[in-house]
Amino acid sequence: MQNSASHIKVAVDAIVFGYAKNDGVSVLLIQRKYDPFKNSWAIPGGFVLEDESLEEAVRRELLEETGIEVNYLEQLYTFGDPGRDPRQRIIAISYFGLVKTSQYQELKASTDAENAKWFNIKKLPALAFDHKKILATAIERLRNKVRYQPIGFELLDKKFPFSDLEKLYTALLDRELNRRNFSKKILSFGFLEETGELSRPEGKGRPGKMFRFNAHRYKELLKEGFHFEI
Amino acid sequence: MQNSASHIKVAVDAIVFGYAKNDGVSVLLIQRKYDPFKNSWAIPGGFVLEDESLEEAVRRELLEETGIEVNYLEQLYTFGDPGRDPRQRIIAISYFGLVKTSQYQELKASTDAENAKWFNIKKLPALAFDHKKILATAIERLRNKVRYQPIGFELLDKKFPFSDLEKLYTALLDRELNRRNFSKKILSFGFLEETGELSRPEGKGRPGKMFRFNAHRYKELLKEGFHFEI
DNA sequence: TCAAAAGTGTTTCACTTACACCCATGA
DNA sequence: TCATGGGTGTAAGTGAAACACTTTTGA
Repeated sequence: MQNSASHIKVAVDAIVFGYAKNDGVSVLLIQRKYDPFKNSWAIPGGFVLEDESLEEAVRRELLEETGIEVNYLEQLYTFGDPGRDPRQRIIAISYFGLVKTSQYQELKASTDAENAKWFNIKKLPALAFDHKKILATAIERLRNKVRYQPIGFELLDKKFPFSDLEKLYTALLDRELNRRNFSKKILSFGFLEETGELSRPEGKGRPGKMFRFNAHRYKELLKEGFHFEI
Repeated sequence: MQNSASHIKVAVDAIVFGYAKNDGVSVLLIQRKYDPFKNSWAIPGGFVLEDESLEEAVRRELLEETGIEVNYLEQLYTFGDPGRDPRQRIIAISYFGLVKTSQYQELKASTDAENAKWFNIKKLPALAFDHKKILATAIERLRNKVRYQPIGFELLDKKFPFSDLEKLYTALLDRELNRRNFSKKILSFGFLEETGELSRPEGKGRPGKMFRFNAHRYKELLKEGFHFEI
């Protein structure tokens, strides 16, 4: 390890997913104000400051650029090929975040976020830099991870009717699920609890029981060697 | 994204695993020649040059410091907390590599590698910086990944007796496997082919058939929706 | 001929899948 | 009372796990 000077710069990016029953799975993008790629849509992010951790940098940039505070955040991948930014060498450490439905709704109201917008992951605009590739990596991670870790709950409100969970998984996995088998499986795990409330039906139909994810119980199950898989 | 000057530096690290029937699973470490942590053992790595990709940087550093060329390489995780290096802020993009048994044997002969050594992952020395944490992350990744991707073959020679594979998995998963069920399962996948040769028995015992991993066949199976899992 | 390792089939059990009818509510 | 979505049990099929004896070789 020699101590050479370097002009490589370090940035973080955040691919944040949200979910709404009617909009499906969406990702949070911002519209660039300056060149290069002026007016293009891009993944929110920015340079890391000297004395903050990578995760702090992500949360700070997200708040500044979109007004959003994520509920779940994990590192995704580091993109660092020369030439990914036409101006200079930039290493982008990308993170993967999830927000709850209620936060998702609030974006429209936020003043910081005039140039931030949710895009359904099936209807994406052209993206700046190599952000298309980064986003594809994030979507792949989301689709894989949701199958063996209960991160789906991070996209729903604290209390939700079972049908929301089913719709979310149908959207994420992009295939129909058998309602009976799906609920049998999820409920057999034992980390969902009924709140005792019923959902107010929107329009017609029988109201469903409301559920809550018990993270504490889930951790206990993990210790006992339990393995979650859809 | 503002264009602020930064003194954060960018390095890559490589956690390289090797396997030998009698030594078990080992990791490649180097002994530091200078302070800080002079004489401590550390994960090989170094700074990224302006015009090379991250992966090129990893391969270059590995070759310079240990003389090893890896057979399999994937990005692991990026460590970037302030304070992980006492001198300055360094972002370390760590990679995860595997070498074949034959390469593993050659380390002793390499002249570049006077201060490089294999350590059994159950008998690790104290490590410099936050390398203990990095190595723990790598071992966890290895243990998880070997269960759902056929990376085990990257640690064996091109041709190997079935018992080598079984011993490798026993070492990696750290539990006894049922020989009949294990071979039934692996062979049923259809990506192993017999070479027609027999292993020369070392000492006593019946010689075993030699096998080869057919990567092409494996890719075909993936396209057909096949899912590998131990 | 003995010790050591390789090779092989069948039964049992658990889990996954498929499938259809009744219930509660708003309009 | 009808349309809509919620809630539930059982049988069949499939894949995993358990299990012991025979074969080939070197000493």
